[in-house]
Amino acid sequence: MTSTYRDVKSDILSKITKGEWQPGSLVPNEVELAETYGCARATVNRAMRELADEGIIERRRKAGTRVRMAPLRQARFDIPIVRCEIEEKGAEYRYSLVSQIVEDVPAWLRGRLKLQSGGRSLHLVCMHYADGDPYQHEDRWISLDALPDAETADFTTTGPNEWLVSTIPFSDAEISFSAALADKNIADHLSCSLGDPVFTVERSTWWEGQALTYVRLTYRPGHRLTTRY
Amino acid sequence: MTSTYRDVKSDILSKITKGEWQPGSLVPNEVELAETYGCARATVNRAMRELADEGIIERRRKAGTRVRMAPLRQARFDIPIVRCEIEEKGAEYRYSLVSQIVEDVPAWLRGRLKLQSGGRSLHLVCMHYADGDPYQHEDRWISLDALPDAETADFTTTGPNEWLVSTIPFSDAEISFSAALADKNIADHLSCSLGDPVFTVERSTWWEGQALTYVRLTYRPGHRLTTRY
DNA sequence: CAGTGGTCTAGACCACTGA
DNA sequence: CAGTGGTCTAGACCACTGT
Repeated sequence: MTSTYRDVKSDILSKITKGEWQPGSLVPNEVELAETYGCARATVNRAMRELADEGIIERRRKAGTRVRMAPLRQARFDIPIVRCEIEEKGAEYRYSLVSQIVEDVPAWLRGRLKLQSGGRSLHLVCMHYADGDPYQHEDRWISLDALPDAETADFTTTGPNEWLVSTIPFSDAEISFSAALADKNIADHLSCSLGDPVFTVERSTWWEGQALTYVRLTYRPGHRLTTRY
Repeated sequence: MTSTYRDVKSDILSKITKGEWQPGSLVPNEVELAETYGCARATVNRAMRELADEGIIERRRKAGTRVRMAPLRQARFDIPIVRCEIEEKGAEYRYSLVSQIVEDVPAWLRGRLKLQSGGRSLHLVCMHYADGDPYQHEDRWISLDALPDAETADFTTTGPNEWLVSTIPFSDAEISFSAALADKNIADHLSCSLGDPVFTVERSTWWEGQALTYVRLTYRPGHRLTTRY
């Protein structure tokens, strides 16, 4: 008789997936559902709130709750640290620093980071290997205005990602996925052919409105990013 | 004095981002926090639960709550319906059916859909245009064993995606992103060059354990999938 | 075993917003 | 204005798990 919020949630979900409650239709209000399931309104509320968060239903005060017309599909991806990503596959991780120079923030990057004026930046190129095979190429800029300590940090044995995570654990980021062609430089590093299609991830990071870092990660050909929802 | 769960959540979050509570450190328990903020334990609980869902903190009974060592970064992407995606950019959407044939499920697809035996399937190829320009190429298989109605449905004016969404609004799916090269066929349809890098999305869909459909979406060169977190 | 989070309750008041 | 969801409370019991 007494239902948990999980019971309520899964029962409602099944009513929807089985077509009993059609998209667009009005769902009973919380008080009615609480009576139906023999539980408190707060319990129903939690079930419904989670369904709303997941994009299954739409709720509006006074108007009530409806099953979404076009079910909003959303997928969640974990953004792993390369080392963990490789080690979880049971492979041995190896890191190498390719180059490290200080240079002014190039114009294209100012746009990406929404910077008005340029500034000094640390430009790093690194490689990440799985069982000795090239896995990911990392092309990173770190703003020295925002993170002056980066200039004296040691990136020869540990990647900038891990340094950044420990220095600035939480921040805002914009991430974007796209496909690109391997140029000569990338092909050499990833041991692939010129013109191979490569999956690239770009990430710009800010903290309290200040641009911290931009990175372009290029995976070896054939890489896939997969999730379920 | 009285705090809402949002107040509590953002205050705790700022304590973490500002470094006051270091990664790995133990956070006061719910009763203490409730006294600190002058609110009920349930209010603190909701704030903390949301932070845990977002991967900021880790909670375990008896052991207490800790700031995550390696902040779990996760990104959410909305999986749009092509038509909406294009219309939201302010462009005019146009759809066209390229081909439609019934054929046995090929072997490679059986693997993708975790099917033991083959079966009949409807194989559709479609194009989606934005302001008259090729935007996305859709290569879709629909299981006729699971969805016999698909055989008689009309896909000349409306894409299979919209038909599927209205027929089977909720389902389980696996989605994966990768980079590929445009072959002759794709290049012709997308008006791009042979060998251009293209962003591809593959999605397999099941309902109650039964394979429904597989689709491979190929975007015109230069497409990016972006989100913030 | 004891401490911590997980959940439920019954009731209350409030904030929106459709009619 | 009135109906609906949004949130808070004080208290309770339970479930897990480290010691």
